Amino acid sequence: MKSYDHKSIEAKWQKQWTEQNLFKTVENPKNKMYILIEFPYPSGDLHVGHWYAFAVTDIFARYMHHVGKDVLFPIGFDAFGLPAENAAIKRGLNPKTWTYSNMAVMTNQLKNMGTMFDWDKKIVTCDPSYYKWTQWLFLQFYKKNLIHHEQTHVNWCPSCKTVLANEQLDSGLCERCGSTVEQKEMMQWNIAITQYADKLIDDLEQVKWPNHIKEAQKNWIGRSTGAYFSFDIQDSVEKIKVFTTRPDTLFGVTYVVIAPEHDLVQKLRSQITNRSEVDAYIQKTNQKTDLDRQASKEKSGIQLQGLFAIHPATQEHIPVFIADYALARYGTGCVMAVPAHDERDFEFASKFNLPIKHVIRPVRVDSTNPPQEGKKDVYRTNVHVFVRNPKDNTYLCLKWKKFDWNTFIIGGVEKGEDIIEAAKREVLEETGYKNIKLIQTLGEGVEAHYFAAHKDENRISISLPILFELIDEERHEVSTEESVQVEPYWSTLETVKKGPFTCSELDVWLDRLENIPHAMLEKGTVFNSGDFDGISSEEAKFKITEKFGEVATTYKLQDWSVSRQRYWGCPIPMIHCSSCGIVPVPENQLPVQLPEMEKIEIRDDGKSPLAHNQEWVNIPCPVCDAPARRETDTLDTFVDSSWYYTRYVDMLNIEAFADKKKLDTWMPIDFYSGGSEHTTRHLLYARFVYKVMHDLGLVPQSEPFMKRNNRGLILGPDGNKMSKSKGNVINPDELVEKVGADVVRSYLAFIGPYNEAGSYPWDPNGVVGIRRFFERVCELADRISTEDSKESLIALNTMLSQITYDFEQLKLNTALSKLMICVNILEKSNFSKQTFQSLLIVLNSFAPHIVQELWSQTDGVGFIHTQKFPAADQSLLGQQGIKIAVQVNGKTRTVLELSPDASQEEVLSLAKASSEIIKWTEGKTIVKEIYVPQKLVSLVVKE
RNA sequence: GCUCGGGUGGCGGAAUUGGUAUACGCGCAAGACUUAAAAUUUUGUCCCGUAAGGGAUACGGGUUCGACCCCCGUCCCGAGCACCA
Repeated sequence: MKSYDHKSIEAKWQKQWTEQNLFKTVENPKNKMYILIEFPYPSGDLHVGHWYAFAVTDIFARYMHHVGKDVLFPIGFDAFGLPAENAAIKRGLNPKTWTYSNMAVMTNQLKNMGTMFDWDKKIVTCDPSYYKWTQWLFLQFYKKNLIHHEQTHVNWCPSCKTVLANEQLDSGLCERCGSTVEQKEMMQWNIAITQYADKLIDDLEQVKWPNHIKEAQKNWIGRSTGAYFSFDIQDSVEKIKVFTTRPDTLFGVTYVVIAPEHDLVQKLRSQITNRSEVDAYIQKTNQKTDLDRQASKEKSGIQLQGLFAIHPATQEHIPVFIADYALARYGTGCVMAVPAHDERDFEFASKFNLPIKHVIRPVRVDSTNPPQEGKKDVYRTNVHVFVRNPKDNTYLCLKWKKFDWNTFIIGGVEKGEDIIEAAKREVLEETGYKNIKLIQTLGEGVEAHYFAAHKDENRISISLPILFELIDEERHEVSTEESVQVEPYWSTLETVKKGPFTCSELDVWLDRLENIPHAMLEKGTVFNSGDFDGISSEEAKFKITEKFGEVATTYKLQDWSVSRQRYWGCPIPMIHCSSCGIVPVPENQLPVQLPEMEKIEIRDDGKSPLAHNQEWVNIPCPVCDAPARRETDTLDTFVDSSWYYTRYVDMLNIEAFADKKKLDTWMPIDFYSGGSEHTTRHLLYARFVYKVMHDLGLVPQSEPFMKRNNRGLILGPDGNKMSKSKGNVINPDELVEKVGADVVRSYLAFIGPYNEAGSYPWDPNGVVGIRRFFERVCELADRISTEDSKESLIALNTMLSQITYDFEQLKLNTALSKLMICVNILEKSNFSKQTFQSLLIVLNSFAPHIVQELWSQTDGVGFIHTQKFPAADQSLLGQQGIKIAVQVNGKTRTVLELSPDASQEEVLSLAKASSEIIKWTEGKTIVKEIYVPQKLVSLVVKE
């Protein structure tokens, strides 16, 4: 081949593929594989990200085709949405005109990539033949009582002038325009995705997805289990119902918090004596956006004077507060506050001087000396005494001569003895220091569990920490009995930390000595809790809930708000009649067509432009024939894209969204590739919608996507995200012009593993490297001979035997590197046409144009696309010699080349006889010989 | 803070899952071709050492004949969630 003229080659073959309809989907597949790539938004221009998405997935699809799968690899456009509407308004165009002209441009660009999309299956969500079924599905959901029209607290973007779903916020800002989002009450259409929250979590087990995607969805849904408790209110019929994940801390509740916007506050209004202050606080919080609330985590709130809640277990009367750290939308909107064991409650209680009641004690098990099963438990109370020397900030420690232990001053509390007295006594007895001053007790006790060998019993000791300060060095003489056993010394906490130190509670003590007081969040043993004292947190959770509350589960996920107050979206097929109320559009009147409008104007009234199109809005009620109005909000575009993959299998159907048989044939999707930005929205919505469709008997499974992959991000050459302002944007059209689509496709596959969502900087030199590779492949075509050398055959077959693994794992970077290794060897050897053409078939997935050209030039018949993936000749590989590494004491000293059928004895004796090995074993004894078949020999020698 | 990933040359990354660490590509260096440059090509390229050899997969320990891989601790980076009771 004279020169690699990518331009003419690519144009020539793309034309022939289209003319011959080469990529037509098999209608009755025997071995189906549905490969899906998220369909693009018709923004008008393909960037490198699109190439990474479509071209690299295409490499995978082409591979699957070559290995004999009947591949469905469709494409379409997610064509409704705000950007089109905004762009059209700006240019004085109709969104439809703008969208369709963009689609024409992008279709061309997509074809220039050399993708094997079946364009006959194209779908476009803004086409009435598509959105008829979006509307039909909406009605099915409505019938199933999963859609509600209700007053809703919404996120309102003042710049886009529409409502946003929680999923469309980016840390409190509009993800699209970055405006601060306002909170509003509006009538909205909501879809009850929360009813499927459990299934959306639990069914993740059925799918082969990367763990991080599953975890992200679980985090987003945010399931937590715990309990509801009801607090009666003194002199009221109302109750305060709280949700908690820590029912074991119920006895630690010292006050109750209600969210300021909670209905209950208004119901209790008449009883509140400080109404004006309370109103002022509520007003202040209403003005705060979510962002403000997040920005300042400083606790605020106000007590509802005149009200007391009654603790369900102790009957104590406790104060009630409103505070904005309680969120109305989560749980019950009310919190039982346990300052001792919750950080936020601790902060709030500290600020408002509220009591802090500890009910959970930390537990430490002595790992070197753990309790033994079957031995009796003996309870002890100990003091742990910390004596600080203020001069050098050291602490008094003991060295135990007999046991080689280091401890603080520890001792038992004798009957009738005050713990302070006990502490002073122990210090005097063990160290002789007379004059120490009590600073404070250091919080509640810690439980230590260990085995006391000398008594053959398990000890459960409650250690009480007390801090003293040394007044002067005056010492009493220590009794010989004590001084034989222990020796006192002074040590800094730093030294203690480094150890060795014999104290299983040490981490707790250090925390209390060094840090400011905070809530104790650990689980442990319950105390101060009436009948429940002494049991574990886990047990108490269950028992306290059983006695005083009820088991409960809550979710962070909220219902999906789908109303959008904009024009360019799927009309919601609902009618408002003043006598019949809400009436669904009869199914035989679908689709509700979006009217052509000359002028699209976004007003400040919070309504869709459709609301001002009187001709369209006003219609007779389908039930009573009285004048009625159409719903004028349109659907969130995520509704359009939540079911599109089912339409591909039967996109021409006018009787149904898809034929049941075709769904049975093609669903579920075997592989779905897309962007990580869709993890908690599109991907969650689509799973939800498919589940409902399954429950409606419309689709064969309850999970649509068996395998999912989030592709990574291509960064600019400087390692930053590509952006016009940084001037680091790579224009794919220019690249294709310069090096060809085949090279761009292959380079993107080579840049890093496609099965991980990493981010890879674009390396302009790297592209050149791939170009060089294909030029070398072209040169090989001129060097074909009649015979294969042994090296060539081995190179080809090694590659063939290994590369299927890489393709299947989407490790296209290593797949391509294996092809490079093969080419490097063929360049230095003789090879036949058959060998070369086998190589071409494998390469075809990456670079379909140049490979087709080389196929034709070497007398290949027809399209290489129809060729089967060549099988590796295993017998040839089996004949190769094997390399066995020989290690002595774990270090490789030589490598033996042997025949593959050498026995273990032969290998071992050859290894031991090798001169390289004798060097290391001479004069020593071989104490162990390890043989790993086909791989290595490991000898262990001793002097 | 919680959850999940990750840390290997100058760079992107390999190591098929406990068995020869650094494949492949880029970059770099030297040579060839050229009047010259580019392109192409050959050779080299983890560190120390003339060599024998030794040391390296963020850091510190451990298990093992053998650890990038498993366990414990520390540090750093990325992603998701976050006043979620």
